[in-house]
This record gives sequence, structure tokens and C-alpha cells, in this order.
Amino acid sequence: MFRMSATTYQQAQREGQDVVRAAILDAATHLLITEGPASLTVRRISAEVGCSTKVIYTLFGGKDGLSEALWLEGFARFERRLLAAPPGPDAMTHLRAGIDAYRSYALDQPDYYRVMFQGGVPGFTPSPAARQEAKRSFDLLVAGVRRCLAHGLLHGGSDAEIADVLWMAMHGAVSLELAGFFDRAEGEQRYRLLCASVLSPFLTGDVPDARCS
Amino acid sequence: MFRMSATTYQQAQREGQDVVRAAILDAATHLLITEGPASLTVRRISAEVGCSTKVIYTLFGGKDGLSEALWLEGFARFERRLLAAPPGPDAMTHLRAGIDAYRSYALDQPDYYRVMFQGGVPGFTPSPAARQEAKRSFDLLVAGVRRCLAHGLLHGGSDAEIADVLWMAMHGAVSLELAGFFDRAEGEQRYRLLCASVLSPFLTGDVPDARCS
DNA sequence: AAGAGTGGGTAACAGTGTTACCGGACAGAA
DNA sequence: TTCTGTCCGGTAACACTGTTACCCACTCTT
Repeated sequence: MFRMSATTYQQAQREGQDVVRAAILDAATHLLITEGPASLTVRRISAEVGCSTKVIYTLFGGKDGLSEALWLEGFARFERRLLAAPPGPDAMTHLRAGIDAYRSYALDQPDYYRVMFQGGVPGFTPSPAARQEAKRSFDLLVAGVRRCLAHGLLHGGSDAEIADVLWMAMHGAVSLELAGFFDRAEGEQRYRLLCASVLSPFLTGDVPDARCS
Repeated sequence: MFRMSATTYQQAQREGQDVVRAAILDAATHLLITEGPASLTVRRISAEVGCSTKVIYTLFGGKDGLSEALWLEGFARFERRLLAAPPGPDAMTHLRAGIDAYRSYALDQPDYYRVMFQGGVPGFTPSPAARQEAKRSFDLLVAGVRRCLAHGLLHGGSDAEIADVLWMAMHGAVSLELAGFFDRAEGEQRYRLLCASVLSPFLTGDVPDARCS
């Protein structure tokens, strides 16, 4: 049954659709990076690709669908960027490289970062499924922390706990810097100080009580 | 010359304008809190107040002007909220109360917090002047840190440095929680752990090197 | 080759920020 | 008092936005 339904035509069409889908996502990405989120209109993107607006609705189901695809694309790029961080001689150096890569990505692609973490596309909020999918790219950070725990370089907390607070710290610093509250030099100095401060209790294992003491 | 220009009529008119201005801001605030940022349209706000859209343009110079006024209003409310934090027996308790008040405000008024820190109003970015004005409300935190430094409860950093990293940490945690990456219980636990971790190096004075060691 | 079904272009809808136009209300002058 | 000028504000339009009903052409089936 299903063998027959997979005719060459349908395959070609499906392949064609995927190609068109990728082209639209590429165009949207290009627009976002070069002209900012304000240029992300259905008409503008379809004009860039050379199709009508209808195609975006059939392929993505509307602007929200396209926004969600773009959102996930941002996390995929983020993941590739974090994976490219040099492992270094030990687990802690690797983790620090990842921490540097985090800020580096946010500053290189500020609009993408805003889309991912600050609702950069006006009316869009990701679906719970997409959010869970996105949080998966955060597993890289958890793995980095876990390696440090395994090698005895960190103590006093679970991998998820430490990774969470580290993520919160990185995001907070980068987010305020992108919002214009700190200039580049200030941002970098504060970013390093913050990340070091957050990690320092887990270096000695002398972790403070969670009741904010 | 200038004495004459300040006629009673102009004064009355200006007073009237201030009243209308406040009414518009109130209506916008009410809409933001009760129906979210999507309801913040010029037509909707003017309908709520009972005037035409033109008034908003003469009084605020456009939606950006109104957004900026709303933005600053958010910081004013934030400041009042932080000022209401109980001083407690010592400077450190006071600072912790402020830390609690920060998250409490963000969770009570998530849309306002998004407007202030996450570009909640679509096309709007605050002017540098407004941003500086807003950062002034952050002086409360600096003052709280300074009191702790003066009483020898914190060491190893300047008031601005410690306040900055604390702000980054609080904002990062709250921001990710508002974005839906953590639920309420998780958010609270991580928030406390993060703030405690950030402060802990400055409790002992054993501050890590800023080169992220 | 005729029929059926689907994808995509056109053009319209409602709603957005913004502004040109014009009317009317108020001030001061004759 | 009446006339004139100035300025505030309502109406209605403009150029946008996301979205969709309609229709055509093109494909596969029979």
C-alpha cells in the first residue's frame, strides 16, 4: 500500500517542497541578520524568495509557523556554534570555551539571539513542543558540566543545577548587554566576573544554602 | 517677554494636557497588565481614554513616545516596589529582601517586565537618554550593595561591580523563567541558588580572577 | 483524452501606525 | 461686541501588516 503511494511524482514534489522550505528559511534568516526583525514580513520574505505569500501559508501554516521554524533554526545554529568550541586539555577548559562561545554567538547574531530568548518576533511565542526541542540544545552545557563533575573539577551540585544557574548567568549578562545597558568592554568584564563567581562555589564544593544566604 | 507668554490659559491648557497624558498612560498600563502587549495599539488606547488617535500624537509624538513613557513608568513602579522591601535588621538582610522583591515584581507584572527588559513592545527601543534614566532606578541595588560593603558584609569588589553581576544574575534567572524555560518552583530554587552563588565569593572576599578561572 | 484534485497567484479583508485636512473653540484687537 | 488669528483635535485617508477566498493551471488517474 504505502509502497505504491510513494510515487516518483510525490517524492519529487515533497523534495521540491523541502527545497522551497529551506529557501524560505534561508531568506528569512538572511533578512533577520541583515535588516533586523522588522523586515520579517510575509510579503517581504515571499518577495525575496520570488514566490507569493500563499506558499508560506501552505508550507508553514502562517507567520507563527515560519517564526517557530526560524526559532528552531536559531537553536540549531547555536548548537553548531557551541559544538565548535575547542575541547582543550581538560573538561574545565572545554566548559570555559563553551561559555566564551555563548557570548560570542549572542554578540555576533544579536537579532537571532533576541528571537530565541527575548521574543524578537513580535507576536510569536514558541509552542511547548518547540521549547522543549530548543532546550535540548542546552544539553551540551549540561554535558560539559557533567564532564567536569566526573573529573572531580566541580562539586556540590547536580549537573542540571549547575548548568541551569550557569545558563541563567550567561543569559542575564548577554541579555542586558544586548539591551544596551552595558558597552562591549564592560559587558565582557562583567560576563567573566559573573561566570567565575557562579562557578566558584562549585570549585571548592562550598556551596551556599539555596535559601539565599 | 517670557513672563507674558505664561498666561493663565496656557497654564490651564498645560495642566489639562498633563491630566490627559496621565490618563492615557494609565489606560495603556491597564491594557498592558490586563490584556497583554498585543492590545497596546494607538486606536485601542485612544478608544479606552475616549479621545481620538491624534491626541496621542500631539502629546507623545507617536507610538514610540508613548512606549517610552510606558517604559519609564515601568521603572518607576519597579523602583517603588524595590523601595518597599523591608530593611530588616542589617544591610545584608535588606539586600536579600531587595533580591526577593526583584523576582516578585517580575512574576507579578510579567508583561511590564518584558516591556522593560525584553522589548515587549514590538518596534520600540528606548532612547539612550531614557535608558540612562531607567538605569538610575538600578541605583537602589548599588546602594544596597554599598551598605553591605560599608558594614564589612561584602568584600572583594566595587559596589558597581557586585551590583552589576547581581543584576545580571537576577535578570537572567527571571528572564528565562518568564520565557517559559522553567516552572515556578524550579525557577525559585534556581533563582535562590544563583543569587547565593554569585554573592558567595564576595562574602569570603575570595573573589575569582575575572579571566573566568 | 477526459476527469479529478491539488498547489499557487491575485486580490481582497480587517487591522496597524501615521498624517493631511478641516472645523471649531479660544485668545487678543478694534 | 465683533472680528481675526492661532492652535487643538476629530475624520478620513495612506501605506503597511497578516490572512484568506477565489480561481487558474498543472498534474496524475482512468
